[in-house]
Amino acid sequence: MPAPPSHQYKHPHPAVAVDLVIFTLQDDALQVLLIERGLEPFQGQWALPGGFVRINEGLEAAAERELREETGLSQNYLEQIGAFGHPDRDPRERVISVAFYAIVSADKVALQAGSDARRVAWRPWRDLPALAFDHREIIHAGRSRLVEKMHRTTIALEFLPSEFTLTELQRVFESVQGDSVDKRNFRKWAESLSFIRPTGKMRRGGQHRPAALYRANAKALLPIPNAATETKTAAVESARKAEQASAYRKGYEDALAAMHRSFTESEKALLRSINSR
Amino acid sequence: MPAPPSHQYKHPHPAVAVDLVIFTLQDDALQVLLIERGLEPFQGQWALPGGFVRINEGLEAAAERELREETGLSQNYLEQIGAFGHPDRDPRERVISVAFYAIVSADKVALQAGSDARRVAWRPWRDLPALAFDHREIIHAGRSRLVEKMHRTTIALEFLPSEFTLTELQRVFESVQGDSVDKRNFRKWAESLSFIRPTGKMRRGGQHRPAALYRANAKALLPIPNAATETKTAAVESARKAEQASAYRKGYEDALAAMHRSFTESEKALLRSINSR
DNA sequence: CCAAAAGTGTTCAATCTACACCCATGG
DNA sequence: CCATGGGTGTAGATTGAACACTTTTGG
Repeated sequence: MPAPPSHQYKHPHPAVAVDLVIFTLQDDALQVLLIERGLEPFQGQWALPGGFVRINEGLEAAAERELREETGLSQNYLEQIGAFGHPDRDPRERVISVAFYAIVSADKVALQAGSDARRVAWRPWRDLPALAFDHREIIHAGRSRLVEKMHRTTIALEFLPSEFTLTELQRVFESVQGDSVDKRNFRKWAESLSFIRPTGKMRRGGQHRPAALYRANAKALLPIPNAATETKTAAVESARKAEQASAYRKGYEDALAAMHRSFTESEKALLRSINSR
Repeated sequence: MPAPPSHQYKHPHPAVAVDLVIFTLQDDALQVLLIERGLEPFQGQWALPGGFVRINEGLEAAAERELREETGLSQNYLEQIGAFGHPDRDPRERVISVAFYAIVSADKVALQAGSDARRVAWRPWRDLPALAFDHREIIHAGRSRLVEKMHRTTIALEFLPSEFTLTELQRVFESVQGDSVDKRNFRKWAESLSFIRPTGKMRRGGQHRPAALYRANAKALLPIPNAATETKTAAVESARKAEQASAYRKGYEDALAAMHRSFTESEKALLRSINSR
């Protein structure tokens, strides 16, 4: 039985969309950006922002486009959660959604309803309204990824401006994992990190002792990322710039995390002393 | 500017495929099932088994179908790696591939070329031939997931028959992570696991001391999985049975792993003493 | 008796956890 | 001067890594 010669695949194609779980930190709580749908199906219900993938657009590119349309931001942390494809998750037609999560800083975003949304709002992930489609499931999957990743990498810094205090960083951890951590232990751990350093500056404010400002210093670790490009030997040379930058960044973070894990305390101390020269 | 009323999304749809990274253990090495393509594009090159998703078929269902077609097996461990969607990863047309990895026992599979494959073969993941599409990248992503998951969950057991010796289990770890581990430390660790227990039976063979046989005992930990279903409160009630079973199983394993992590040594000892009654 | 794999304990270093008080500032 | 958040050290438990020899079997 000869195989059909159809390179032009003739079965009906499903639609492919991207959905975005956009996380931010507000009021010391992890919040998710939701839109109130202006159109059927699920009109009037809350949902994740998202949209269909254009026929010549990469998945990450589509996610970045949606993020930009929704928040006006680009150059943010963006990572794929996975594909969600139950046959009837969308009542219109078969839609397979590739979900991403992003991290943005709430104060940089001016929320504004778009053409397909009545309202846009941040909602704490612990207190979500009824959601359209399988979006609750997607948000939960996204948060699991986020929590896990936060312990292995530096993405916690994505929630903060470039200069931050240790207390602010601690708040990020507490808010994301929904649990409090010991201040002294946290600071000890933070000091052991090779990729954040005090700037020498202070943040004054409130009626209390001023706090030292820190800054991420990727520079000192730059030689490492090459190791992470090993996975990139693959075909697909024509990937979009943005996708490459994003992939590079992730590889970098992973390599950094791996490196960090594999260092002993004494090596870290050595590294720190080198960095601070 | 009113939004277009098009519920019938009119842009061209991409094709959606599933690709499978089927892992097995053979000759003490982690191997991947590859097929030699009988059709263009990439005719004559090695590639992952896979195929297009049918219009009313869930993603996991499609992956299971492909696994069954390729190996004759069902009821295997199957987990999504993610979506791969560079616009030109397939020269024919836009194809978005959702990749899964599966774990099978090599001796249960009778390799047999199908209609679209000239040959089928196991290939060690460290020594892959040139691969079609972005399949090398997919395999690497799959292995990373596998290695990480093996440390957090019980999937190592998926490579083994229901009764196994500790040395066999150790071989799984060594083969998958491509690195040797200390026998005594490994056995200490294995003993601390609450989900495997000696059966009292022995495996005799070879001219050496017989080895104690172990078996996974999920039973003792059954109350836990309910906690993991919390994520399932979502919509999408009509999911296929197989997908549900699979999701349940993953939730179970994750919960088990989380539980295991959070136990102290003394609690584990207590648990073991209870289990062995 | 020999080859081959099964089985077993201890020590040391690193890491994690718990825990309570003094410090600098603004009002 | 006082309220507020910033900042610090230590001891005990747990974990992870390194390391060598005895036991049981089949041939």
